[in-house]
Amino acid sequence: MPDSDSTPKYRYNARLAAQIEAKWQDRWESRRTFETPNPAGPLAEPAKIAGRKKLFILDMFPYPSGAGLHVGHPLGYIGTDVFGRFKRMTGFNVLHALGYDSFGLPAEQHAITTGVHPRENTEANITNMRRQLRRLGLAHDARRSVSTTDEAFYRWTQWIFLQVFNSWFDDERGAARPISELIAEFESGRRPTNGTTWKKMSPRERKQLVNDHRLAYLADAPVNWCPGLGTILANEEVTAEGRSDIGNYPVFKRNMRQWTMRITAYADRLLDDLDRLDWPESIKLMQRNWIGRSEGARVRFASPQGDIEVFTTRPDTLFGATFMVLSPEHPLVDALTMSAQQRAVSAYRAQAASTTDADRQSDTREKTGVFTGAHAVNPVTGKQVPVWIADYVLMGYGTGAIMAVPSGDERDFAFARKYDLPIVATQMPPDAWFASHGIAPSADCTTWPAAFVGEGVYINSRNDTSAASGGRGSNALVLDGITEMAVAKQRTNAWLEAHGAGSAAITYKLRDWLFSRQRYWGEPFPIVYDEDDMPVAVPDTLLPVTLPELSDFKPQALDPNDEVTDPIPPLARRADWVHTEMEVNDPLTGAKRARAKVRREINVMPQWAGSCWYELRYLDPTNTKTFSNADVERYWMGPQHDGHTGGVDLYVGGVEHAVLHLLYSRFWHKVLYDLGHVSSEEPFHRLFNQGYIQAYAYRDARGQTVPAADVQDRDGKHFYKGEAVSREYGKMGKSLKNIVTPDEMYDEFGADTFRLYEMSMGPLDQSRPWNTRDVIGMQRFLQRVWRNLVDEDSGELTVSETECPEPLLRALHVAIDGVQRDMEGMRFNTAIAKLIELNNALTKHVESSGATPRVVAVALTQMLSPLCPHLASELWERLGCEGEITYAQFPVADPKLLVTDTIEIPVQVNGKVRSRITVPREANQDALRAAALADAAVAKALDGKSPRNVVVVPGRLVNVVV
RNA sequence: GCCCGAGUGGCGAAAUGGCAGACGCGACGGACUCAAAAUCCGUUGCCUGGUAAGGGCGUGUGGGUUCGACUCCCACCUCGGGCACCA
Repeated sequence: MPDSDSTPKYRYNARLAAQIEAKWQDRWESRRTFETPNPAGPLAEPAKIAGRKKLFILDMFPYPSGAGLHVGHPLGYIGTDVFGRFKRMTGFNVLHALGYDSFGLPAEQHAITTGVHPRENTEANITNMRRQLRRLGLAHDARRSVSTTDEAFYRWTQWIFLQVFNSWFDDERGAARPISELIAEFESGRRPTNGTTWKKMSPRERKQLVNDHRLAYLADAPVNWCPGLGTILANEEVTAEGRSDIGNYPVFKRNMRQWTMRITAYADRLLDDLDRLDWPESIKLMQRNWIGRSEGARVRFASPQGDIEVFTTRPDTLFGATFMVLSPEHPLVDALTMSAQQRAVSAYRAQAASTTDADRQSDTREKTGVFTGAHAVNPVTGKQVPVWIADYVLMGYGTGAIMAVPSGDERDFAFARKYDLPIVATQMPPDAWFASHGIAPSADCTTWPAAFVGEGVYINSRNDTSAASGGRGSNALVLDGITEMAVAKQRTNAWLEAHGAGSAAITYKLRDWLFSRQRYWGEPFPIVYDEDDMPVAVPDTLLPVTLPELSDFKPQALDPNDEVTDPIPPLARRADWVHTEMEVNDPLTGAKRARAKVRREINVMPQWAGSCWYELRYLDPTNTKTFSNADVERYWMGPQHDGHTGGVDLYVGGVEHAVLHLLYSRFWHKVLYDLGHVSSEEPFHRLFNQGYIQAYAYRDARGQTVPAADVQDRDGKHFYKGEAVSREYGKMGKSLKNIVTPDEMYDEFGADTFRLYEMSMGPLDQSRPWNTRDVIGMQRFLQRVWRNLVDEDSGELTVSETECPEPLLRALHVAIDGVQRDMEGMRFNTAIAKLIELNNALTKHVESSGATPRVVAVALTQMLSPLCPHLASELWERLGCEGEITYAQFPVADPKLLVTDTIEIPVQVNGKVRSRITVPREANQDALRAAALADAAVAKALDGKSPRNVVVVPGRLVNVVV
């Protein structure tokens, strides 16, 4: 909106907004308005927190991208800022800060192509992002803005890694304990040491035994090798298509020795504690699915080459297990394969090995497999069953072998039909099942078109006549006649246990977490290898282990399809850094050792490491003695009552972190809790998923995207330079040419208008399309507010000290009441609508009387303050109010002004509104009925018919039923 | 395939068992202006009726519960997200 000569000097437009906003941003900074007092530690100001409740609100840790922000990024930040500012005005001590998750691939990729050090690039990006965010007027405590790449920060990331490294999971207690306690148990013989006694073991053997129990351990494991990125990836970072989450490069399975975190030890707690969290159900569900707990049984099938153990969730169908299927990679396959089958088995295994996981798991593929020639014994029937291998059985889940029950499992059914294997029913499906398949009820599976999965009466499920029972009838397993699956499972499990053939068991889909990355721009591990090639912690006094300087950041083997070459991490190039001397503490005794040659770990940590605990560092960012003072942590994150998990009061971010970040941080937090370093059991007590701002994009006839900003709409069609273009809808991005930046919004409207527009678009948790054209509405609103309080020509206040007329005063208090409740519930869109309504009422008053009553001006300014803090601060100052509006009390509605003597209620006839009647507020049923029936419009609608029933809801409505 | 979420004016949306469409955009009409922009005022779900009074229809589709359903239940359709041979 360019100014012209006729534009009043004090009109609230982008130019004036920019002045006001810069003024207040500078003032907040110099007055240190948003610095939040701590109860203890370096930032302690105990006097300031006395008698105030606390609130810790948190935005998901941003990566400082080189592209800068677009208008979609700040949505959550504005939301938390509005909420935090509102809570400050209701007396809370609010902790709100924003730091930077600044390690990671993009800066390193940039370094590879440009030769600019990742640190330089990262810092430039952070500076730009700080500038863009400062312009938004966020009430963040700047002292707490940490970056994961700061040595003062990653010193503690390394320290936490060592806490994990130096602990083990005690299954009996279900919690982590210091590794020294495990060593003590081994030494004393209280805990068995795999055959040889502790005393007889060599130091190397002892270290290995201990290492195998650590929560952070080295493992030769099948990993996701991504040559395109030159690194391995965690399972969670690989897409369903078998490609990298970042960069979309091919990913290959291969074995490598890697740092691994024993997150599976926490599977049950990670699952169970979800019930105590205030999170969206959908996110809880995604975590539950990811953890993938299934209850069932492990069952051993005897074979000449030893027992084959399977996991099944349906032990109750064991009588129907007519064959077994092993994964092609199963270690027993070689031994089991009969010579006649050798050739077929090898061919199948080779073929399976050359197929990617993604292809193997495509469900459109027909089932394939080969017979090994071997047989095993079904423990309940005593019968020999053939052993097959097939790639639909995965080595990575359960035991890598299954008992196939074709009558009760679709996959086994398909396999049995294809290879003509026997199918025996163990449950009689209900008649409805047969009816839905269009066949007559029969226990003969040859007539079945599919497996039956569900509750049905058990049949063919008794072994009191078979060899397996050894003739001991009373020891037999009899399921026939049972109708409930749970009962049948329980009986089978008991029988298996009594006969040493198996036991109830639980498995998880969750795998341990691969923690090594063959990169440069990450936290170095605080680990060296000793003379036994065993990992040893770098002593605390030598932390942080800083990243050595490099001139070339490129990892080796960058051909995306090169799955053979081993990764060589960039740090390996600094031989002088890798091979060093150090005084370490003995990993078994803890005693200080003499200076000796060691070799450094050359992998770095994944980007998740810093984001696993950053919220704890916000609490006490400058503490050099500990990662966070214990009293400070208890104050901000401690449990609120018995059974409360503790944690951040409100965590806002996108749903894309539902599994990765949120699961990893919960795991680290629980380890810290077990070791007594934090008082909270969970990092994030309440989670809120904000929606996304998306945008329209346009393509011309050739399919090329055209700049969305230059597209014109006419009659529901879209034109670019006169040519018709087609519209699509998607994420903001360079490729769609539909980016709108906050900077453009600041220039055109100002930060307050931008904030208001983002909050008014809809509920915070819903995604919506950006539409620059709509922003003007919020600017007009602020312009009207300004004009109601300030003369546009003279800049003088137009506020009167005269009494406010009652209708306007009532409108004010109705607005206060509604806005207060909407703010509390984070329904900022409806809060804004109520403020607009109030201002529209005020405008009518000003049109007739020429001035705004002071009481309305003050309260309106206060209510606007969380949403438009710059404008509100300016008006607050002009109104001559004391102190900073940031800490002024939010207005409180007078209940007396919310109720009226008479109310208008609708009268329905047969559910359709036909009239409205005005009645005293406390009118009772009889009075309402009489008033409604006496109404002329109602009489007309009744058309002479007499009411059959009259429903009266006092205070709400009357419904006359004819 | 399985699981979860969402479908309301031209558009963003509001109403969570009780007056459907608050509020904003856009559109249309008007004021100001030489004119335009900006700003201000008014109208605006659809159909019908005379540009009136009035009437009818209407929250993805079909059914159900209820005096009353955008809201609760069942089935289906469409879109979005997650998982995917998990034994």
